[in-house]
Amino acid sequence: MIDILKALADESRLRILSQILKSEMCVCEIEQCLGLTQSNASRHLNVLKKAGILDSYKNAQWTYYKISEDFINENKELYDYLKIKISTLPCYADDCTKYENCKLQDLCNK
Amino acid sequence: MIDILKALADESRLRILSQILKSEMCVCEIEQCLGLTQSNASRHLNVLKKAGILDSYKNAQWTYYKISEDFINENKELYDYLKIKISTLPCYADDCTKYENCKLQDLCNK
DNA sequence: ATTAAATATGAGTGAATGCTCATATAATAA
DNA sequence: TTATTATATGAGCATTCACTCATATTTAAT
Repeated sequence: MIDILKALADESRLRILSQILKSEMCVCEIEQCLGLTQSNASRHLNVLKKAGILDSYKNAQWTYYKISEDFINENKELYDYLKIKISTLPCYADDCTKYENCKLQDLCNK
Repeated sequence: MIDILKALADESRLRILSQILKSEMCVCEIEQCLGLTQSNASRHLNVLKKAGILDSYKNAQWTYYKISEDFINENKELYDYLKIKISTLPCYADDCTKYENCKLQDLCNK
């Protein structure tokens, strides 16, 4: 519980979650979308993964991160809270716009 | 949202909440119950109050802290999550025992 | 094989944070 | 008034943490 809350108590990580809640994303999409450096994005994603909030899998050279199903099942109320409140983040609208551009550019040629 | 999560992302503050969820408490009860120093208890309570999670009122020389009704109403899912999960804290059982002793001693001669 | 792209990670830095000791403030009691 | 109790807060210290730069690792493409 404490690990989960510590992982969530950071603006960059909440911004990451706000976009990943919509669909899985790879590191380069997170970088582009949120304007984070590569290493910074990677580290934040790792914190969320270690806390059990995200899962990841590799496909070719890309690592895709997505919400952990176990996290959702074991923390339903918290997950609901995040879904409801995460759009109140100050930069949510901007991040969503950049997310759309990202998806249009098809960065990871999926 | 971020302020709330930052305030919750600390073991001492979660322990404080775990007891205050049962009933309002004054600072000296929190000290005794959780084995915190006076200044440390006071500071943690202030963090929770500033985040809007706790309310306080003074009565004589005592300051009583309790869960904010506004917090409950505006963060229902998170509040539910806390109520459900907070008993999983490692020291929850011990803290509850000390809480009972505290209430028996009637520290603040209410 | 060589090069390039995506990701992870070691090392270093500065800022934030939790803690303690000492002191200030506020209310009560003698 | 003076002393006592409860609480809040300034200052200082040690630790944690977010960030960056550089580099390692992995996979794919030429």
